[in-house]
Amino acid sequence: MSITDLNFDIDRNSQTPMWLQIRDELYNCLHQEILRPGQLIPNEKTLVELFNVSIGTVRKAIGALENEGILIRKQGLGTFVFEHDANSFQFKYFHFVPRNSEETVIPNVELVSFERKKATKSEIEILNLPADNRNVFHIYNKLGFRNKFYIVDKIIISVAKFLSLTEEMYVNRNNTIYNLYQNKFNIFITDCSEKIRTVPANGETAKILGIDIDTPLLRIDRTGYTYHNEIVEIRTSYVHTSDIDYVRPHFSALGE
Amino acid sequence: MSITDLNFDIDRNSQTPMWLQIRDELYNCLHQEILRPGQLIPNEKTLVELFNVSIGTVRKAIGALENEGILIRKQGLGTFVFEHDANSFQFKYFHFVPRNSEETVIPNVELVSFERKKATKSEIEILNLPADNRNVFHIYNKLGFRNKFYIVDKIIISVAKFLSLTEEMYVNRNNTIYNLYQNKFNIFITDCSEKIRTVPANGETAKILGIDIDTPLLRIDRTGYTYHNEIVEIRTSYVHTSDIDYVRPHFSALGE
DNA sequence: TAGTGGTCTAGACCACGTG
DNA sequence: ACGTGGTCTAGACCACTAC
Repeated sequence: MSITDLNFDIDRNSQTPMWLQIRDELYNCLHQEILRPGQLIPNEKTLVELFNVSIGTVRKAIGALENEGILIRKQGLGTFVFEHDANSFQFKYFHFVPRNSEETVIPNVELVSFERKKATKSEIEILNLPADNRNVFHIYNKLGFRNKFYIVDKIIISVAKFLSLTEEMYVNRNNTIYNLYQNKFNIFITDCSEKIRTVPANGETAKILGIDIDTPLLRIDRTGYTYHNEIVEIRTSYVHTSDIDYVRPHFSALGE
Repeated sequence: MSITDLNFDIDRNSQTPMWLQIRDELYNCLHQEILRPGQLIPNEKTLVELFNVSIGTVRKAIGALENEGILIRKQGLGTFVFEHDANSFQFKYFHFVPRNSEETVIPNVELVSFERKKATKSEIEILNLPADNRNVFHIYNKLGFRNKFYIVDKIIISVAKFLSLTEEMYVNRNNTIYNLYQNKFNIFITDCSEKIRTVPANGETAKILGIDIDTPLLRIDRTGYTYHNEIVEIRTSYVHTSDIDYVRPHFSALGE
């Protein structure tokens, strides 16, 4: 199935601007994996014919998706579907730097445990688990720099959505976790939100990080969303901020 | 001095796109307060004549500044220079919500102390204080909801830049602090960055918040920037996250 | 050299807010 | 009714990338 085989019917008299209708059509093509991660999408001239509008309108639609971080335009090459990789992880989703430094550092990640569990009530609700499969994966990782670990990460995802996931597959991925979601399970994390507070380290976390029980940690609750704001990942990070800071880079624009 | 009295010379053969040149010219007019907070800027047709380009080019320049949060377009009304107020404070710069809630709450702010001090070496460096005035204001506030205080805020600003600032003026402002900066001192906070870690409460903070010494707190170091990335404010918040969370709303696009 | 997206034009018409 | 920004057109030409 190629996008160029489809027939699109843009309503020229709708309340919704044509560029937004086109943006939504493209968004749905991405959602339905008619356009896949890393893929080159049709050039602007082709889209003009496909949607039967002028090039400025197509460009405005693509520009909107580019601003959302879903498409990437490369002059001289074409427009591509965004693909999660180590680079994007570092700049978009990994927010720690060594204290008194501005550079983000690439962390080492090590699996602690990989389990399949019965979901709690809260997990069922947040992940909107289907009645016929109320199991979740719990994946614990530790992350750090230079042979020292500072972060324990607990990832919760639905078994229904990641049915064929195994510990081996998880360990042997040679890319980021979000890239695994995207390439093996057609699940694309489009954006996240986070909440932060302090908590004392519990016994398990303390042991993993080599610190005392009750050492104050940052607790970061991250919610990962895919298309149409569907929640697909709950992640809780426990962070020992002895030598590192959580960073929120320059912000200003309203919705960020 | 009105912007319409100026002569702009957009270079049609420059490497820099014309829309970006116009964006920069407008940015400088804002920086030099030729265009002031809350002010209506000339309409698009006037700007077309002023810069001698077509309307699409003007619109692209304005769109860039709108994305930066500096201009606000209102259909049917015109385009305005952004002005800090309680609303923008809440949505752009205040990042706390009661636990298990999605709504941001308007906090009450209360002055704890207002002092004029000799700057430390670090303050001189970060705020780039001039040799002839190496003093700073230290302003402590406490913030909370519903008669309980959770946050102690320490603001450090240069006396050189806020020369006429007094405690009375500070207390009697009937708007946000950033609005005061903007309206009385022509200093417009364009954006911020933040770093977060955990720290134990010191005696003073513990007393203000009514908690035990060494209670784990979030420490948030915020740097406030004005035009051309000039640092004008150093703010440190100590947050007792017993009932509230620090929130980072949806993010995805690269620079956010 | 061919193909891509990026810039720019010179309009027309629409939607919104105010008087 | 008027003035504002928002949408849309149908081009031309430029800058970048790959072969």
